[in-house]
Amino acid sequence: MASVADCPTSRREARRESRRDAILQVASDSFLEFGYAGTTMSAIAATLGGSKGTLWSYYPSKELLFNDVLDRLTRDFRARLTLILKTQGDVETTLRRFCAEFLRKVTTPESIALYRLIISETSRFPEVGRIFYERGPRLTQHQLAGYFSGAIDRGLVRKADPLQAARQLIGLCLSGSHQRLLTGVIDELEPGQLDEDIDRAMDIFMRGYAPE
Amino acid sequence: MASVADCPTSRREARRESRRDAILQVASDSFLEFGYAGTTMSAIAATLGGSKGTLWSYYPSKELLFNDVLDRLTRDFRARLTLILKTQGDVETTLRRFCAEFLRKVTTPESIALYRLIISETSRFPEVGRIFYERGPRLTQHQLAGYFSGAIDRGLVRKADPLQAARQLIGLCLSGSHQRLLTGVIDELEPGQLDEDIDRAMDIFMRGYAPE
DNA sequence: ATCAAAAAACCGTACTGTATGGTACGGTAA
DNA sequence: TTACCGTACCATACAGTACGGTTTTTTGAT
Repeated sequence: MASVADCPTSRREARRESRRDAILQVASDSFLEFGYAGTTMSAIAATLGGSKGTLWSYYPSKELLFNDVLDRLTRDFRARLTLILKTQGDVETTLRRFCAEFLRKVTTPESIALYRLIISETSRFPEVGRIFYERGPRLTQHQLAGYFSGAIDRGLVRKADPLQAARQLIGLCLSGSHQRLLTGVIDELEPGQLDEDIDRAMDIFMRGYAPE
Repeated sequence: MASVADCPTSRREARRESRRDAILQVASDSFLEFGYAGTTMSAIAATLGGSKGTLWSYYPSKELLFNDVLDRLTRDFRARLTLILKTQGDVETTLRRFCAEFLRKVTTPESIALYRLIISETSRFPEVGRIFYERGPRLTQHQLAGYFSGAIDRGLVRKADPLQAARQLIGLCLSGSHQRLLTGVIDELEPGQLDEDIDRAMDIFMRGYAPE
């Protein structure tokens, strides 16, 4: 039933789906680059090709388009962050690998732009930040906490609240380059910079959670 | 010489100074609440009283007003963050006190709004983020690093890069409530929440930097 | 010290030109 | 028939300008 409902049943519907997808893509790029206020429907239509009227036939308002864009962007973000925690190796190796993958993903220009957009629009669209948090930070915290909980059970790290420990490791990872990217202090990463960030985070984290 | 230049020499100048101050105050409130795009000069003039033309006589453009507002806001922020590191007590007590004061100051609604504004406007006004970083995060990092360096010299904590250690402690402090305020997940702090954040940060930090 | 005149600052209101979300419509394409 | 196109249009918003009249401050004369 569900698969039938999801299946486009005509050329027409397939076309509309494809067009909607293109709209969302162009709109995403614009919102990410210029923010909500700085994005105009005319510019979207111009980039997209076709007429403005068509764009309006897909989205009755700018706000609805923005909602759809954010929904999509945060879902994509979530998909990207759904790390497959590879648990081969000892705790330090596993956590280091996790941190590397996590940091690499949240420091891409797209991720920085998304985070900026979220923070910017939080007051105008109050649900935005919450949805993002559920699909971003909370997700990674819980993934990591799951692994960490197992490590506690096996006596590989000291007993602690796994979720708090996860938050701390993530917080440590974010306290270097990520913050400077977000505030525009640096525009891009130097080679090896993420590795330094991770080394530092891991150093204190492993000391702080060494088995007792 | 400098004090002479700063001293209003006439009723006229004093009046202009006072008027400029009022403009900056009203504009600050508006930019913080509505962002750059959401702030209109008409609204500023209406709140301020008097005529729009007068406002234009003080600032020839919205952008110049914004620059002045940001300059002022970041200076005020710096003044607030110029913590007097009270070094009585042991290292843990001192650091805890520092963290408490720091977190209290960066989680006020004004500070959150400022950070949001900075992040929002970084692409449109690229210097904004850098200036903020110099007057905010870097300042506190260096204050803390100075203290930490002394503690290293006295063998009270293990040898490490004091600036990196400072960044980490601050990063740990910011990984809880601050992030959730910034993203709008929570609108205000529960009683005791900051203390929890600090306890957690201090716990891992003191373990991680225990003397070897 | 006082006062009148001049200069500067300010007010309220109207206006300008541009921009933007959104609408309308005749003609064409699928 | 439906979807789309290109173009024109609408109403509103907003940074910024203009202008005649009023208020405040300064200046210069007495």
